Amino acid sequence: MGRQSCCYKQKLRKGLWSPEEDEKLIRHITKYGHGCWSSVPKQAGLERCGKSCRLRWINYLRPDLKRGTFSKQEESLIIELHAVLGNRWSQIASRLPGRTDNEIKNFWNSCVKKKLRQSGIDPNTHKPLAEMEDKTSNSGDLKAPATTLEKTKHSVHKPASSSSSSGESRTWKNSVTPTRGFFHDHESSSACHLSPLPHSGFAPDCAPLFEMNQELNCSTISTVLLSVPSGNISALMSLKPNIDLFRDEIDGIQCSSDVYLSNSRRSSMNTGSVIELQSSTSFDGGILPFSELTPEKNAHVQLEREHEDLKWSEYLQGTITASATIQSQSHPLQYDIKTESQSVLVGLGTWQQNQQGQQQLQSSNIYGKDFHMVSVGFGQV
DNA sequence: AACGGAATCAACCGCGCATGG
DNA sequence: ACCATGCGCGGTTGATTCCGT
Repeated sequence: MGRQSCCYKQKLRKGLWSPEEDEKLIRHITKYGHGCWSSVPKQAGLERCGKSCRLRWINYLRPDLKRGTFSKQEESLIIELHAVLGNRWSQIASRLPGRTDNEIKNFWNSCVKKKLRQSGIDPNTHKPLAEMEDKTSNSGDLKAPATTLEKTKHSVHKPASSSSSSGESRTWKNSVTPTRGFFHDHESSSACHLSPLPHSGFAPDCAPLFEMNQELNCSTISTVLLSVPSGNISALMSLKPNIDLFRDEIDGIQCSSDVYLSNSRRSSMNTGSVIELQSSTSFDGGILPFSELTPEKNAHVQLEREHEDLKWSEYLQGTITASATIQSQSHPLQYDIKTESQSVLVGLGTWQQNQQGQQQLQSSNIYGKDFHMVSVGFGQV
């Protein structure tokens, strides 16, 4: 017997939110903050459950949401993070400022999964599909990537742990898709997780800290993944705390930054060592080619949707100070939509900056609880 | 133009965890 | 220790939109 939903109990409204409801919620949270979500609907005059209000705020009404299509950098980062974190959408979202777990989850399920499959990569394991088939047919150890792969230095493959491989270093490129390779030897992505590092000074979309849970055999993860959007390093590192090895791999993909590891941290779980990657990096190689995965269709449509969002903002803010823009990048099919949260809502700029600053300090709780800042930044709605 | 399947995305559901009484 | 409550997460659903025929 499952629990009945809170909405059922209280005969509350369900389904899509009306603009009036949105306005009520925004007005309330702007003024008082959300405090206890269960009391929000009552105080805000909404016939919704607190859970529904929370979801609506987090996934849609929050002023620091980016919205719009995912950039290639974001897409790459999602893929990389998913390779390590698995379906821990909230953790992935915490490294993508302005994106929600729901948004990322939808994006993954509707788009990325398919692209990966088309590229011959299993979206669950991030291994080549052919390899997975071999594995299921042989039910043996993973020996080598599929034959369509060839060596390259654009992707970095760190030797697997002593327990799972000979330790021979391999790098691979998928010759079918001109892609960064992101092939892993890890058996269980859920065994290892990135954890937020509130005091590292890293931007929240970086991946500065790994926890290696040796009890969970996390050391089988063996891939270094690098995707460095404009000045950030998001290096998903192999977990063997071997500085020289790591340096080699970094060099292999032309990362010129100072990167060093320390084992000084201990995870709060107290079950394994923690590798801290510190960097003042710039990665002049930019993001590795992923051209077949470019979300090229619907750019125009998405832009129009963006404008619809802006109209909604206008409704809330009373004015629009800028419009969505497309920044064409080096690749003709790449585009990056500047959204309201980045360029439009001037009043929210401060709020966002504060939020981003907070994220660096408290990336595990990116929304925070104190919405007085909302009041300041959101202005008089 | 109409239809149907695919894709997208907002929202719901149920579960586990944390916390407080 | 137990229970009630609230929160957050991941999985899933269903409505809407898109797109090909």
